[in-house]
Amino acid sequence: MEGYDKYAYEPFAVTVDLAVLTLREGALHVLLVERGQEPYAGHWALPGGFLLPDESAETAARRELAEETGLDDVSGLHLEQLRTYSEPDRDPRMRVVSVAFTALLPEPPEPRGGGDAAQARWLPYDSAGPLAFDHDRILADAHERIGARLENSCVATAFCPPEFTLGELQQVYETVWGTALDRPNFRRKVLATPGFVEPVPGAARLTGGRGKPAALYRAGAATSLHPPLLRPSREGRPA
Amino acid sequence: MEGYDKYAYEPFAVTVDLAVLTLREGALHVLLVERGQEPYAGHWALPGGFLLPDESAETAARRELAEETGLDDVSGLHLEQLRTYSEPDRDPRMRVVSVAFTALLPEPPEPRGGGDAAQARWLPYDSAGPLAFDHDRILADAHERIGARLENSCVATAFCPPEFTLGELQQVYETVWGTALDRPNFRRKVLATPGFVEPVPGAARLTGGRGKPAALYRAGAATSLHPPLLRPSREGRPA
DNA sequence: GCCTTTATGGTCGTAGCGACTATTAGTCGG
DNA sequence: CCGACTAATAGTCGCTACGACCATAAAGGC
Repeated sequence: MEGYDKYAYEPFAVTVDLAVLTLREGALHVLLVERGQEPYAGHWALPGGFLLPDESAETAARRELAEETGLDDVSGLHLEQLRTYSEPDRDPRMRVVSVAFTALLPEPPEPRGGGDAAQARWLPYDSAGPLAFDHDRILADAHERIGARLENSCVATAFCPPEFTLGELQQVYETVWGTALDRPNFRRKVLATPGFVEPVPGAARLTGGRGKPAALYRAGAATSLHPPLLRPSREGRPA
Repeated sequence: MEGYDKYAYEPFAVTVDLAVLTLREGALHVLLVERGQEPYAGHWALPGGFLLPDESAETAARRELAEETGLDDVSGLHLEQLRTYSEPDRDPRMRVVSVAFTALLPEPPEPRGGGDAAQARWLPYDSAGPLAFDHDRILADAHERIGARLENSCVATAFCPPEFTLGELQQVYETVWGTALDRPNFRRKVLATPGFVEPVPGAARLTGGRGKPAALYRAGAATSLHPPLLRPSREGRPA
């Protein structure tokens, strides 16, 4: 913040990039847009756009999220700043500094190709890529961040509809982490955490039901998960 | 990254801000510079500066760190991106987007007032502030981040000299967290974590010694701490 | 010598979790 | 209606890790 007078400084273009994740049919999906122009014409990229003059990055990210998903109300959606990418050569045309965000959606709507994107689609996380620019790395960072967040926070409910079963909640963990969890143990842990979920009295999910109907829960007031729900140890996870 | 043609975009000034933390005499200290000009003339602020045209934010942060601390070799120092602050009114003069970093230093040198800062000093964390701009918030976020990092990673050694005692390492935790820890339990936990620290054979710290001399350790190769070393529970920590 | 200080070595009880078994309540296919 | 299958729920057992202690060792101060 110092040095206005002694240092020359160059203005930069500032954008936001969004890693919008959701679960579709038990698989992690990411919202991507197809680029219509060079560079990377025809490639898929993360949605995003420039900051407007009076916007913060968070505001811009929420605006872009609304534009790309076509949702009326994005105010309740989980949006979290990931990190900022500023390598000088990350955009071949010009110097662009991009603030990346992760967003979590339940029950994803079909994206309207609104905004400026030629086309917007949900693609399975595993078959997404290679993406334009450094978006492969941003997406990987987002995945890692969400995986870590599931351990310490209650954001898993952000992937679920307003009322959900513990089986659905467990599927969130299993899908993001890519590991299977023991159902009774998961249940015990979640119910033992005050404020993680609260039961919906007298409601049970019967739809599509093979097997015993599951009780319904709503997201609780808690945001942090203490003690954490650690994923099965892979030796030496990144710090 | 889309919309070069359809949207007008405004260039922004991009800076880095550094929350440089260290331990001096058992208290957490932060490196601050005194502003010589308006706005906030005479106030303390976090060191920082503008990105040069061909620099990434990480490169700029390391350069600023070297300038402000006067250290020859900042290559081994722990530097981590915190988050980006982009509120439109955070700088009254102009639109500035700032990428904040945290840096951890062992055995802090006396800062030379080098670079552009009128004066640079170590100030105790608790008596730092109010700072210029939104630096109070950045500093608080940095503190919270470091506190969380101590739980899951081995960065605590970044506060220590190359060779240190377990007592010194414990002091890092106690100072950053503001809580007392049981010494035998801390010792058991650290030594039970492979790669956290490794003993220096046949060396003991005698200097300044009241009491039994302590064995010396070096930082190990591990970066993550599994299972985590949780701080004494305060109910409802932020996610 | 004795007391203080700090490091180090240990015990004991318990909360939490992984692995596993059992029961319940539904659908499906005859 | 009956049995096979499926998924949810309930409970058990054992181990690990940790919190709260107590004990001993090795230094300095007096």
